[in-house]
Amino acid sequence: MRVEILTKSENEDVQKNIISKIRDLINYKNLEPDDKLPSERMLSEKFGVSRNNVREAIQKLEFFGILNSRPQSGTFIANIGAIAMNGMFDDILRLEDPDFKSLVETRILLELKTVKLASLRRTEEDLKELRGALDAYNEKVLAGKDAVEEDLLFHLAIAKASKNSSMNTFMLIITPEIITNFEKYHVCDANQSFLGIQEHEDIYEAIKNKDPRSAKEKMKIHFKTLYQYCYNSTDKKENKQ
Amino acid sequence: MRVEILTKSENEDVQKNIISKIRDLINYKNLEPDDKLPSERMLSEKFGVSRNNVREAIQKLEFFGILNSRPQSGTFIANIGAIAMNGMFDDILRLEDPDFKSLVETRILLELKTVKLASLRRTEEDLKELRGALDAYNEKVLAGKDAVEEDLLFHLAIAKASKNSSMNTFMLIITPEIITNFEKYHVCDANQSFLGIQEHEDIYEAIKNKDPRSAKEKMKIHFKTLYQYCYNSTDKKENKQ
DNA sequence: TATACCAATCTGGTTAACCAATTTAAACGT
DNA sequence: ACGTTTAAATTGGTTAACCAGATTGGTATA
Repeated sequence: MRVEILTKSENEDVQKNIISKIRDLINYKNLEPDDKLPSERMLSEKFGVSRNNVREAIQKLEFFGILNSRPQSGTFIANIGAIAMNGMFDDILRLEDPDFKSLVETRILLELKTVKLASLRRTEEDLKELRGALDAYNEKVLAGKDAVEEDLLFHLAIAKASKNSSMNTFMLIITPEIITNFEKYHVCDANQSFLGIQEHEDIYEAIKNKDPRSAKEKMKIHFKTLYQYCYNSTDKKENKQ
Repeated sequence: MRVEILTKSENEDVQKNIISKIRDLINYKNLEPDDKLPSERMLSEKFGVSRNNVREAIQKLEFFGILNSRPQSGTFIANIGAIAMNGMFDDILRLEDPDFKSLVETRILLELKTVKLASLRRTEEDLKELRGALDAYNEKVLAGKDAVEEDLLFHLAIAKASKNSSMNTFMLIITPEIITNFEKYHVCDANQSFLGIQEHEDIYEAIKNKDPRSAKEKMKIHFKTLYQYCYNSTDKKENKQ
């Protein structure tokens, strides 16, 4: 069979194509929740693509909760109605990779919440880990070295202490992407590192004291630079809260 | 070769095992950012697992931004330092499926933000879509039918109008999971549907009028039931904001 | 007629063979 | 001895064959 090497974006197009075809098939055949989808082989033949492509598309839809496949049995439509399903399909197909501003905006939102939750739910064990991350950060900064990574780990430790695995996951998803852009827009700039030590200590103290109000406030101060970058020109109103 | 059918959780264990082995390998060999990982074949042989397993593990690490593979070339360590990388590895390995409370908590957080952003950034086109979703919801409710799906689509339309693709994605991820548990904990219960119409209209009006403060307030009212479920016993303090 | 059983078929999952682009190093010419 | 060319080996990606559990339809038995 003729084989072509596809670029990443071409491959994504193929996958989106398959996803929309699956949606059309479901609608055309009036398949309802818990109904079985045609087998992967049938679909690959019907759509004229490889079975692997079909599998990847199904896995993506499974990730978003629209389908779920059972071994040796089949792929089934999740227990959400046709209308919601079509809406989800449209959204998934339209979804684009997030821009940096979206990531930062989301990170700030998440962190202002996780720090509050952490201050309410942290265990003694969490406190120890936070202290450890903080010490590592301070040591690096005082030695004059770059401490971007240690900074990151402190923030992730907060997310962990929030006891909300959903937010924790989302933090993990957006964090690396932010790091790679970090040279451009620092949260804890090398120039600000000494300032960062105190800010981090303030956050730690608030979590230790189980003071959510202070925790959020200190985090807000810590994010000041980023915050301003994010809400500089267009959306001025939302600065006050 | 001997073949065993693994359950989903067993398969996850295998994958986590591989991921931790990859981490150990990177540390043992002192691989640095942009260094090349051993080939998939080597890894599968070294770890005593199939190449597919290795591929899936790599794909997961790619999803979290730790690795990235280039066709016909190799898999490379992303441009984050060793310390951050190890922290990420630990977090990924420790990550567990979110409980329902986490999901709801996250949804509320996201929606209180997206509705504010939507009120600031919505276009006329967004407004039309919101109106359409709202009409569909109202029609269903007035006909005495269940309108859970239409409700959902209205909320997703708000996320779309927020122009933050990152939050939009996260909403899509957590929404289906919430729906499947919907029978237990309704946001827009059938009993409350008539009330829901007015609440939705209020939210729509706030978005239309570009009033973020009101938008968030109306959404908060709309989430009242869920809100109370989420912050009932343990974390009382954070109700006031 | 209803039920228990069995074999043929179908299913997603898994493995192994294959592909072409890339990288590497050896061979060649200057 | 150095720069260029070329061929062999390596790579992630892709395809096809295979596996065992699940399903299904028919048959035989109570």
